[in-house]
Amino acid sequence: MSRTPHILIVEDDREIATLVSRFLRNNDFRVRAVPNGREMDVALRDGRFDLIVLDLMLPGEDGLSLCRRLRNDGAIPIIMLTAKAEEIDRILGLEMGADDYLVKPFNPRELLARIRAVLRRAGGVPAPEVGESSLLAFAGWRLDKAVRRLFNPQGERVALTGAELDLLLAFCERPRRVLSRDQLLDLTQGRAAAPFERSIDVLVSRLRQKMERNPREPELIQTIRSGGYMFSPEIQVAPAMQAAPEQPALPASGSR
Amino acid sequence: MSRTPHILIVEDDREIATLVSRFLRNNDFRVRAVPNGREMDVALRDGRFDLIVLDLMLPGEDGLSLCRRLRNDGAIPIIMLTAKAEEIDRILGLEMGADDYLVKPFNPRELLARIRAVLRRAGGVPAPEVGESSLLAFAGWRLDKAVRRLFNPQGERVALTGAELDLLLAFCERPRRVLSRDQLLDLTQGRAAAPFERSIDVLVSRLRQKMERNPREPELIQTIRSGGYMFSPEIQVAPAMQAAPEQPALPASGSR
DNA sequence: CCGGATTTGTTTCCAAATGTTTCCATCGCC
DNA sequence: GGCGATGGAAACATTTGGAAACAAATCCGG
Repeated sequence: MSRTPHILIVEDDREIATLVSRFLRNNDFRVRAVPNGREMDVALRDGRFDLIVLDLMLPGEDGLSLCRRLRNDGAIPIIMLTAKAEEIDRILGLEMGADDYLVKPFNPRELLARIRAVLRRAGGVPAPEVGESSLLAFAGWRLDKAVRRLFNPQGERVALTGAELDLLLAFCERPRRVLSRDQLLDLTQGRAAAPFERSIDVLVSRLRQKMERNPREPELIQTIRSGGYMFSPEIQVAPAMQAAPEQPALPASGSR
Repeated sequence: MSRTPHILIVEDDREIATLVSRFLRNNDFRVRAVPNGREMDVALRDGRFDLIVLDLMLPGEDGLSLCRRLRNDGAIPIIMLTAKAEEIDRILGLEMGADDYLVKPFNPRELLARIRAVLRRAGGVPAPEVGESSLLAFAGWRLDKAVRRLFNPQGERVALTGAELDLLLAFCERPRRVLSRDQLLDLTQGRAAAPFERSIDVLVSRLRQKMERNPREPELIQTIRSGGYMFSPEIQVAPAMQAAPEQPALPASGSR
């Protein structure tokens, strides 16, 4: 995928943070740097990241704790930075689950190399995470992430194109929040919006055509004027998909 | 993996070799050190090792070549040692498949830490650590890696050509992830894709013809537009192959 | 080592999917 | 009501992947 990997750096030392950020940017990564765990949470809510570089020593919640938390809810790769070589043992002993680590002071090239290695190992894009339970439900609809299929409240299959489904997934991962076109584009395609880009609008429109009872009066995807869009229903994570009684996909109601 | 891990060191510098060996032994590993690739092959024939520490620069066959060979016949974890930092890029660029690497001169503690990390990663993860059991199962299908045979949910043999089977195996080892054509080509043939290469597409198509209920609406192999493909089903590693009632291979349903 | 069968890769064509542009209705504000 | 900004919709252009046909490579039995 053409998408540039997005790195999140959690590091309170301003100097290191800027240095590393700049270096990584020069090497074709998109970078966001935050100084502590709380900011990290905010950043994670807003965007999708491919890898986190995490300082061990942080003000507030410390790196180890953050690492453990991250591990719990997702498989996002982590590289730890530690100040002293002796701490390595501690880290490993605790099995906190980072994918790699680096001892300060380190050579940026080394970090770059390890980031590339971890990303490669992770198998490329952590794309629309197909977590454990691949089945989501909202407002009567069901969405199977593994097979990328959508079923309406009547249980009929509704055919979505790939981009439509990606967008719906992005919405599902951040429901009931206003998402700017820019965020949505980042979430679905990992790129920033060009000045007059309208593709998200078009996609929302097509989704509405297929999903809304009355596309003029959307119930699922709300337009937030000059803000973006918001996905209103509440999302449930369903346990597992029983072999669905094979039903022919609706021909996506006379679109085009 | 309750037994003490067994490490094989391939390193021609006698001094380093003994130093490292002693250090690792002091830290609860069993260690065997050999000076070159030939000896390595002998050692591998004799014993079972959990991890190989491989020097890049070796007399005779060099580390990269050895690494590639090792990767071909097994999943044994490898840590590379390189003399210069600049070589890292080369290593990574070549995608030779080491699990980690270390730049000389290194601190033995560092090596120890990385060995532990790699072992943990390799052993702990419920990953498709398909080492022993050669029988995989997914969505009702069964795939015997040892004899390279595939059986459909009805228990009938489905004949796959070699390339098709390789591709299926690659998918099975990385299920539910978006794999680019390039990655797939690398995984199946160890080569990079040429600019307009379409061979993976064709292969996917042929696999679908043989495996999907309705190739137009794939349930197993999803197309991720401008991203690659994703293998949807969950993989189980089956215990052992009961002597399957030998059945003639289906003639792969009138294809071609 | 030969000739045919099979497998694998390449090319081409085509339909579907996606993005872009443009026009227009609507909204909010004055 | 008028006006600029904003988003919806339709038309259009471009990109992408599936399928078929073809060509090259490999296998296999003699």
